[in-house]
Amino acid sequence: MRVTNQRKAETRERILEAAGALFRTHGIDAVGVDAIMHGAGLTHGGFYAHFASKEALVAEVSAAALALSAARWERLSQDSDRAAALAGIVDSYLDPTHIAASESGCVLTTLGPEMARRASRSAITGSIRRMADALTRCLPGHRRRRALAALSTMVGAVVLARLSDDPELAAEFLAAARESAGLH
Amino acid sequence: MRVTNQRKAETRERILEAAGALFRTHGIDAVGVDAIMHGAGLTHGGFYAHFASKEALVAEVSAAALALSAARWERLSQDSDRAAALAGIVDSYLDPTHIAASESGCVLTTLGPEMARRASRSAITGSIRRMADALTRCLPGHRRRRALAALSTMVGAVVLARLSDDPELAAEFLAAARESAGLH
DNA sequence: TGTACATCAGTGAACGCGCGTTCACTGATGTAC
DNA sequence: TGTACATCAGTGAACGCGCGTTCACTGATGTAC
Repeated sequence: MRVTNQRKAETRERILEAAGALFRTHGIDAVGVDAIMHGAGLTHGGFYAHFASKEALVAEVSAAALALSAARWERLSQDSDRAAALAGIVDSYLDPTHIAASESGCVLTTLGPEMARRASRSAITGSIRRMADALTRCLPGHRRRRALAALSTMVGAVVLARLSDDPELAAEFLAAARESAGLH
Repeated sequence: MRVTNQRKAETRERILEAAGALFRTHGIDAVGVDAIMHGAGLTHGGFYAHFASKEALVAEVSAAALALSAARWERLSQDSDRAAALAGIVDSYLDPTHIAASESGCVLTTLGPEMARRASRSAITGSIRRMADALTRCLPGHRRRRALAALSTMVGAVVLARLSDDPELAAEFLAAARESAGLH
């Protein structure tokens, strides 16, 4: 079953994606190597041809997922219309679709506290900075303080909306955050 | 070793407290019944005299911990000086001490996403409502929308501060949230 | 172009280990007389 | 008040199970000639 480097890289990518979705849905400790490899269409033994350990995968998958979010925010923040750029970031983040789709949701909201407990937060901090910078660019006057507050509000609102048993309360959190982060 | 009802209730309380601290520090799935009982000064076998299962304990401990936070916020919100009441809630929540002391930190920030994945969110939703109501009472004009936004900001800022490798960035998140939640 | 060999991604059985839970047992204390 | 018995919180060995990791093996494909 010898395979080109490119194909190996593709497999590796599939493992990262499967792990990302499963971790976000069930939590890191609740997902085994077996389930991840099955999600990538493989058997568990092959895992160690790609990663040194489950913990190494955890570090890579959370860093990669957050870097993707950061890149998306940077792209959106480039819009010459600042209000539109801000709305693009804020509205998609606070969309009910984002709340429901935990498997592809922002890892700050799905795995934030879990990642805070583990080592290797440096890559994560870097992506948080990039997201904060992107938001700052979208705000009138480029006020960094406001951007940090807005990022906090968005993350908190998504966490609280997912915790709310009552869909109406969940919607209220999202609307309140949209107002608070988008306005001013 | 027969013991009075009161003593049994005290032991039960000790188990709940030990579990609360351990869950917040290491995550729910990373802490075993063995470790919890050891934390309460007992051996693991006795656990099932108090709880039907680990999952039953998880539901109870998260509900109890959050109810305690809600009660505290309600007490603070009773202050006749509204600005002082608001500062009392916001400043203690966003204090660096709270960030560092995960073991006794607000469960919204330490276990939020983990609790969102599990059943029995109804007790949690109730406590979130109580916290939102307490905050609303402290805001000029009792603006509920602002209170929901402020709660979101506080939760998000604590999560982001704990994720930040750089203490300066962490402090910036807390300061930005303090400004955003306290002002207006 | 065709043949022989080397490579190594992926398979699946096996490992030691710690988990959640069960259970026979204990002994300090409550209750009955 | 003193004695005999019942209760049951807590102990610690044992259980089946799934975890992360290892390893001998496979076979499709790359490379050398």
